[in-house]
Amino acid sequence: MRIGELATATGVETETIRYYERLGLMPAPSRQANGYRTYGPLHQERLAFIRHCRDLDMPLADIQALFQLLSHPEANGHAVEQLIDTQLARVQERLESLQTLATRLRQLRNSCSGEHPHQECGILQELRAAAQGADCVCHGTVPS
Amino acid sequence: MRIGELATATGVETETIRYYERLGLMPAPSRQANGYRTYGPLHQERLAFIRHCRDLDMPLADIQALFQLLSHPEANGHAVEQLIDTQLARVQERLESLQTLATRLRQLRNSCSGEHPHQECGILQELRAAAQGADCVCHGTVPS
DNA sequence: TAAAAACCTTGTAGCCACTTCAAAGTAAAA
DNA sequence: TTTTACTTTGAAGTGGCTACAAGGTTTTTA
Repeated sequence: MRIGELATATGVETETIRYYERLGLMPAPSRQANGYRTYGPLHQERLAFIRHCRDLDMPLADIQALFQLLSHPEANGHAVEQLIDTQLARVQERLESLQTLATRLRQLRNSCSGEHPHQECGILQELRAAAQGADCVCHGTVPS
Repeated sequence: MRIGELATATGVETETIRYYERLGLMPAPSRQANGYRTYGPLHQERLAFIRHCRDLDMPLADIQALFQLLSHPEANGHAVEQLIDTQLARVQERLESLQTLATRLRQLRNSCSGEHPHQECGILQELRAAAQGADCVCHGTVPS
């Protein structure tokens, strides 16, 4: 299996595969006489594992850590749980801030409708007002 | 007003302010005899405006575009509305994928509880199974 | 069979929005 | 006076890729 085949098999671009190899996330594969990389099913599994973690938005460093844990089977699973918990916390934090953001943007959007010279554009008025420290439809008073 | 004062006044780090200046987002300020940057209230307002946009997760390029629009008051506001709409679409897309992600992570977390050597760790079993192409608690069958 | 397309190799630079560092000069506080 | 805090510039680092350049190899097509 050459790198391009692995790429189409997993949906990961060849550059990304080589990038993972450079980082040490993927083991260096054996080479053909012409220097081409050769991969087997184990490589494919490993790459799928990495991608699965990335789908969960796990940083590559955390995936590295996961591989470390995998290579020390005697340790108990708390470290793995913690990794997931940290990840979940990150996602939830981001989720909340994005929800606030979406609300703000919708309010902002509503303050500007129809055609008009943009001196009168509600959006710009809001942004200007907010820049001067005033409360605005999309931010409001920040509770200290 | 020196750069540090502007920084504390706006909550933007000095490096970031200089970075914005390099990008042309902030106009080059006047200088004291010793070369120190000097800012006035207009700079502060502009910086607050930029930060307000960044709070809305707007890319710096879009903020640049917004300034362009501001400097052509004869144009109508549709461009501004479109900018906001694009931004809102981005945020909502990200929001949906993060919500799916949070669910997946919670399910994954639940599949691993209590102390155990991590060969038996549900999380790792899931990830390994998923890497082999199986459905898993956190992803399930992908509908084509 | 020859030419063209598609693949592979390496290394390097670019993306975004910063952040950090280095090395030096200036100003304010103890 | 010494120390601390501030300022200057420029360069490099962050993460997770992505793109490109300049070559070599293999496969397909005419």
